[in-house]
Amino acid sequence: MDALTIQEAAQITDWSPRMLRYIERAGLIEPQRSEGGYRLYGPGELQRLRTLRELVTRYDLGLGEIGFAMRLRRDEELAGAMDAWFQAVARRPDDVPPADWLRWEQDKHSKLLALAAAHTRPEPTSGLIEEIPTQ
Amino acid sequence: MDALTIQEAAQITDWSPRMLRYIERAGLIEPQRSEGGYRLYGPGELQRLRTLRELVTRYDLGLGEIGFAMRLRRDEELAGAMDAWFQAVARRPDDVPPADWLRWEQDKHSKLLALAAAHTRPEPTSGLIEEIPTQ
DNA sequence: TCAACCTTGACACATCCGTGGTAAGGTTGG
DNA sequence: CCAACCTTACCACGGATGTGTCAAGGTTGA
Repeated sequence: MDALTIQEAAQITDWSPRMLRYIERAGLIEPQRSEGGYRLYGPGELQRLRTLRELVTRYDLGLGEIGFAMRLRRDEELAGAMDAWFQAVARRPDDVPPADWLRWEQDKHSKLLALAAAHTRPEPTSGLIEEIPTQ
Repeated sequence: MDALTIQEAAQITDWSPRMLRYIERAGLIEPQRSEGGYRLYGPGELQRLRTLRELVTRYDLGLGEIGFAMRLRRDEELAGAMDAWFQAVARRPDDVPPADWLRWEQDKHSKLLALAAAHTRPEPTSGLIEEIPTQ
């Protein structure tokens, strides 16, 4: 065996065995298993565990947020949706005349919907974009 | 006034006034204010509120996660750190001979530390990378 | 002026998240 | 074979999230 058991891995990475299992359930680091089902941590896992601690403490992140970042990498559709959202949220260009704001926003929204719909069901931009009562 | 009050905005975006205030506190959508302090939602905000609902429901995200994505955009250092983490976590290339795994991982880790340290304090890759007891 | 609406702040509550235990039972290796 | 370690499955618990409601007081606009 060229790998450590959970307790040994925990000691040298400064996590608790409990947390190592939790981290695994969170999908962040999934070690190999022995025949009998024991978790086996190799050098790679150990390094990732240390790096994980760095991330969590230095940037005050939760495991959920790191998992979300991983999801953003793997799920292009999600990444595209976040892209659209971010552009819509980013500074509304002051050089766009007020009368055009709505169209601008709607374009962004349409892009998002199209992107998302393309990968789920062919829901063709339904009644989500109605008139906005300016009262 | 070419903008809606919180109650009107809530109705047409299908959020509750309570949640609109919550979303604002979360830093996701911050509407203008009237002289007297009333929140004023313009077309842009309304569109973003609808898009936000799309994101949250379609991808089952929390406001925190969306806020984290925004943070990832603005904070290059954080983005770099996540980059490094992700590469380290990504499938360990099987063509890298076992004996080199550790070095490979350490390189990634060093990059992360360098990147991060460069922007915080000049902590020169301290004793974080020690020998790994292979017991 | 005054009804209708807004603001902040606080209490409430169900549900996660991050952690630590403990129990019952299987695995390892000297 | 057997002590030492591991596994899964629970209970617990403080803190954060998401959401509602209520109170006390200010703003708006016809």
